[in-house]
Amino acid sequence: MGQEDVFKKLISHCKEYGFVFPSSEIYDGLAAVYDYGQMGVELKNNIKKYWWDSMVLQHENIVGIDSSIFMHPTIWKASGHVDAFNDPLIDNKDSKKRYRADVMIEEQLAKFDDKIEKEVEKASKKFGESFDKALFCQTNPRVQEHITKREELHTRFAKALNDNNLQELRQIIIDYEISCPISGTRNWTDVRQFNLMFSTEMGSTAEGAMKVYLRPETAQGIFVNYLNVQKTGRMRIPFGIAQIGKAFRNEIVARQFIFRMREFEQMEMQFFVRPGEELKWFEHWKATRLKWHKALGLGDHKYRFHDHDKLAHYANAATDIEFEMPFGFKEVEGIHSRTNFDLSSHEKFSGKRLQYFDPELNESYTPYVVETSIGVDRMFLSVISASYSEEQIEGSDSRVVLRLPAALAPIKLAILPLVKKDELPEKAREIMDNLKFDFKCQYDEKDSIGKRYRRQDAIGTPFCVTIDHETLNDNKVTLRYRDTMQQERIEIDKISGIISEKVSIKSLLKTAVG
RNA sequence: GCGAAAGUAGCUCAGUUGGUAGAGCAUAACCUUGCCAAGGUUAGGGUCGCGGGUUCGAGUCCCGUCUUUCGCUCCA
Repeated sequence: MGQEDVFKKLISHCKEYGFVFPSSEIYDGLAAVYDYGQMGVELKNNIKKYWWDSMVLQHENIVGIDSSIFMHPTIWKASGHVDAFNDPLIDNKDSKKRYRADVMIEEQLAKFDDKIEKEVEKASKKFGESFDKALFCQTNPRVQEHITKREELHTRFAKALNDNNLQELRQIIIDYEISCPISGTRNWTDVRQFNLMFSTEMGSTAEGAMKVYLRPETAQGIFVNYLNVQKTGRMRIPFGIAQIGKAFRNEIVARQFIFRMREFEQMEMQFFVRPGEELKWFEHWKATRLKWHKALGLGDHKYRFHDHDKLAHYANAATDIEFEMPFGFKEVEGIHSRTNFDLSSHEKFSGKRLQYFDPELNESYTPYVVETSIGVDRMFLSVISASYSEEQIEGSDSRVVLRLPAALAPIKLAILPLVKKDELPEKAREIMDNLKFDFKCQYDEKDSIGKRYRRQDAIGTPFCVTIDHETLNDNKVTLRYRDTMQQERIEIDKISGIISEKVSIKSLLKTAVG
């Protein structure tokens, strides 16, 4: 079976068993937006709890916040999103390839540099040691011509960018006869701008309305609150602030089920450190985060780091934790050493001092930040895709089972009377009423016992207990394990203790955090 | 946004040269069995993605449109 088929089956399974539904389905859906169903929300909440507890519960120096989705619009200027989330794009009509218009022009500029460099090399060989590069460039007519042309282009390009003049960008590409590397033609579309931030208006009257953005990341809510938290929480560097929340990006192409959605949820932790110590902490969090992932037991070989060669404007080190999805290794979490870019930028734009006085060093500084940022939905997809399996059982029988880590499973325990008579349902209900304070249980009396086991397998319930006629005499039930399908006889009084231990996030955390 | 494929019941699909929509599984009720699905009887559920056109008549032919999947592209 191909990867594509597995992925399709997984999507069907998610729909069929109430994990993920396409949004607004009765209206034909809404592109790249999905809703979590009755099972999905439980799994998602459990993932969030596992993350939150690993950060906030396990670290004395990490606290949480919950900041708003709406923020002051200047925040997005300070963060760089207003500028950098606006790419001018142009398509070649023949090859159907899309390029960034500004990047193509920059390459054209570089070509002039290459020409100049060639002239210099040639002359250098000719004149040997007596060669004076500066003098040569000033006097050689060919070099002078290249320099002038380069300058012309640069001026024009800078002006077009500054004026946000898309037509002029296109004209430059045409005038300089820039062609598509694939098709070799110069058959270009218009240059179009894609704004990746959603915006809306705040204020109910049209004239008084202010344009505000839906946050494209949760991190800025942490940065603008960092001093509030530090002061009111008496935090001392190094310390972290964690947050879980929705973010929104108007992706040009949103694809691959819940992997890239327009509305998604992030779990971010910003760790504030002394300048100069950021790379040490970067390494620390890299290791810590990978351990957190591996503790789920989905398979160590499914993870790898992808270090960034090309760094974003704010970062001095960056890596992704990638997971092997049904469609290949894909980024699930990003770990970035963001330097003091964000805080300094907010100092500039807000005019407020965001420094920390370090009592040990007896000096003030703007802290450096190491970020861990994970997509909840991507985590969800990685967990459910790694857990999904179709198995052959002895004979021609097969089952679909979600081997979810017990701590993440939506339903922890199914309570099943062997038959729907002889007081067994009553006994089962009695057991259920006691256990439902401890963890999520599901009662089922419909169909044969085997069928009910399969139903629980399909939603990833790790344990079932079955009440039979003997139960009424000996107060024991059959405990059935999802993964091995093995059974054992246990006392009713012990169910709570045994299952609680097996499904608790605590045991996961002990592996993940130590 | 471009290209390709697809859209019929909750899921997977069938539906002949155009003639008033089917199956399996699932769901619900009852009977039967009783520790690993697929026993019997019955029931509910679809204006065939949406809109228009051709036709006496469209799930089927034509046009448009929306959505999904894959590839390209993009990805702080």
